[in-house]
Amino acid sequence: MSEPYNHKEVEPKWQKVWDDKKAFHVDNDFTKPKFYALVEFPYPSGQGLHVGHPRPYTALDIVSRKRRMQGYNVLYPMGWDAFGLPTENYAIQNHIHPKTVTENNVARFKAQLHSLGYSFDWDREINTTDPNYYHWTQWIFLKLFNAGLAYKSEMPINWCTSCKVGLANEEVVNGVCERCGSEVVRKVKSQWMLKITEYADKLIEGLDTVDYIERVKVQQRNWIGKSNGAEVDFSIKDAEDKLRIYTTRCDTLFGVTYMVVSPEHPILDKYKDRIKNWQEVVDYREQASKKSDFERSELAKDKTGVRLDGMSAINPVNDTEIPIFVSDYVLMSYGTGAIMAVPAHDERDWDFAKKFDLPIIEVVAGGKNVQEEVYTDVATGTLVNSGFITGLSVEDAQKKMIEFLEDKDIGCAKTNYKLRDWVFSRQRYWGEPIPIVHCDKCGYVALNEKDLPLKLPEVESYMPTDNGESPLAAMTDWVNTTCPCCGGPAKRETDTMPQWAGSSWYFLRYTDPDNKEALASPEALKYWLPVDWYNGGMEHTTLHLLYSRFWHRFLYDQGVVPTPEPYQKRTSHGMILGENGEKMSKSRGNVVNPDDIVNEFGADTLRTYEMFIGAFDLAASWSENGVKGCRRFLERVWKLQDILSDEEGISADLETKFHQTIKKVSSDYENLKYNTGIAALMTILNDIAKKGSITKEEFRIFLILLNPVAPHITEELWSIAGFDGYVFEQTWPDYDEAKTVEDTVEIAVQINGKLKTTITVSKDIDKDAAIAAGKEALGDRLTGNIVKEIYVPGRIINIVAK
RNA sequence: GCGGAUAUGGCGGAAUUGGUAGACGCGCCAGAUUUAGGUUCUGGUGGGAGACCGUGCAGGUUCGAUUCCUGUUAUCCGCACCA
Repeated sequence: MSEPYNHKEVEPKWQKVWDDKKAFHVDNDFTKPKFYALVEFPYPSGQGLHVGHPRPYTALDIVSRKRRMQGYNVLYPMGWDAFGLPTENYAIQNHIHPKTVTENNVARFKAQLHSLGYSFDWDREINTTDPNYYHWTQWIFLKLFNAGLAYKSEMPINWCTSCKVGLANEEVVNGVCERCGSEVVRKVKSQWMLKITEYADKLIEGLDTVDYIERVKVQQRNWIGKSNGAEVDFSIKDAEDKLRIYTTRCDTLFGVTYMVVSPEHPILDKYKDRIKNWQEVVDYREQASKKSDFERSELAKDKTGVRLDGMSAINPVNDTEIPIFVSDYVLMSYGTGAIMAVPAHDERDWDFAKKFDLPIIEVVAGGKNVQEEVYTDVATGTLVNSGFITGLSVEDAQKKMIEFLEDKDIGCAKTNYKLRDWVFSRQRYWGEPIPIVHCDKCGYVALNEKDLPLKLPEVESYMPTDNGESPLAAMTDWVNTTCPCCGGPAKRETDTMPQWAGSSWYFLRYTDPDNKEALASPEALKYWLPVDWYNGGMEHTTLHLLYSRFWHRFLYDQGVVPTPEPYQKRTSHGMILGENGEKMSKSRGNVVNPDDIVNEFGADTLRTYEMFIGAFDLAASWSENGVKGCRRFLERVWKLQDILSDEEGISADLETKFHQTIKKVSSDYENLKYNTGIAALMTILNDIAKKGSITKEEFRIFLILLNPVAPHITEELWSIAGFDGYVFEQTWPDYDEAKTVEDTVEIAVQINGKLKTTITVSKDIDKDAAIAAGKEALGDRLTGNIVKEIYVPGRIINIVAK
């Protein structure tokens, strides 16, 4: 009889063997077929690894281990996205340097990942806070700057009152800071910006060339928010200026009954002498600016606004005079900050018109009475009351209207995006310094490449400041420098980069992590790119994933990388929830610590459980009983050593089963169906146990198939069985399609589509014989006239009788 | 409000060119082993006495629907006055 299965001995033993033998070290051997598997590198927080981390890591570890056994040169790397606020905040509170905090956290994370037996190539470990790494983050920034894609702009930013830092639009959720939940206010500051908007079209088009799960593509497209429409100039009565608007419905121009400008629109101040109710406008503006973005959208239903007394506009298509309003339902940040209002065919305009008792003119027929209900369907409507476009479809009317506008020089076709430029400055210490100096003579000047990396200086205090300056601003020795251009006195930029900077290109560095001359050699990039399979959280779809695609596409345009898209395939894992079905959190008291599971049940059990828990892309609740079930499965595997026979080959009665299992497991591991792959292994284990013995070949195949999921126990059993070498260096088994089919099949016999009985027949039986056998099995249950007989080979016989 | 997804036993979940619903695991029941509990092993386990009924709900197409179509409800995620 075997010794009891003791994971505490087995697991460290094999982890050491893999380390000593450098089992998962990967060379840039350009002669072999490559496979680049990537998981999002973690932020090494003070809490240590969460049970959510192993889900994606194990999934791609399975694929990587399998692909290695299939002869691929597999790159499966790991590193640390280590700049960021929590580390800095912890450092401030505990008076420890953020660098030390990072080192401690990384050490803990690394030990935890190591204890899970992942096949990462630790020789390629990277850390975004290492100057040898951020050297190239800064280098990419210089490239962006030199290409005119990084610029400084005075603009209102999202200022987190608690973190004391500016946030990108993507980091503000419901008007509060995504990270700490504190209120976000607007603050005008000079910020570094990246022109991601210039890449909006390329980022949309690129989606057609990659294999991402659909919801990721949809979310990215929506976030970029491309819309095609037109800009139209409306004259202001008795004035030189035109009021330019953006619309996607230029076909409805004849239905315009008023206009609206945003409270921040410059036309207001310019014409304040003409606006008789100026004080009312000022009050409204005051009120609107006090509302946070959150309140503004909360109150979306209830429209407010002020009519500009003394100003009006002229509709260019029919010369009608129309009033102008100011209202906060129009945003300065989209389009031109002014709109033409067509209450009959726009919901917001309709609400507003009802509230202010404005005329509603139907110009697209097809709806109900527009006085009572807005009509917005563009697919079926026909233009009415619309002069030269009356009778046309919406689509044709738009085309004709744009021709008309361009011809008369009062408007033109125009594409707009919801995507905004990326606010790239952070007023923090723990980030990459921006390699720019400001010189009074030369303006903003890039550092020379040879002066990179620009290292973070040691500072006394990294406390954020209330005035919005970075802590670096207090370091006068560091700030005062000379201009690389004219040699005169200059000041360094004191803002640092956001956390997204280092993670926007890290997958490039893994291909050649120690390169001193470039971010990676062209040969390494050519060989390894694109990443074949990238898995990460849905929460990064509009942040990290979009940003890194932007940087990559830019580097492609610069000739630095060989592919336009960085990731060929993108998948996403579901969250692991607490036992009660809620998100794990300290306050809910439902947190599971992976260390405890590894300690009590073992890494192989944790890995198996997290893969067996359910569909990979859906959220799943933790279940202690489920963990125990997986442990029980591995113990049953452990006992296979007791029934191992001396026979070679696969026994006749299990041959079909083995071919089926190899087929199923091989495809399930590649298709995110780890749960059913493991279920197939459980099934064949049950068959073997029932039979009471296992041949050597059967044992080998079983261990290889299970190895990617449970690498430690399978190596141990391989060794106990006295097989040559190690599991990780074996060849993945093949199956014979012909042998996956049983000689006999059980087929269902139905009357009128309802199951009555089943019969077992040869797989090669012909239709007539099958139906005859079916009728016989039915016996006198078959009554009435037979109308139709249906036979689906190997599946079903259906007798239709009346 | 818009966009996306999900809905199957007591529980997690299987099953799609439409073809035996409930694989696999958990839990539960019975038996064996054990002084006993636990472990382990064996058998059973959607409901119903049964004809039959069962995949959120109501219809439809079909010989046959968890799967396709129409409508509807609930939950989750993302976006949210984007003109």
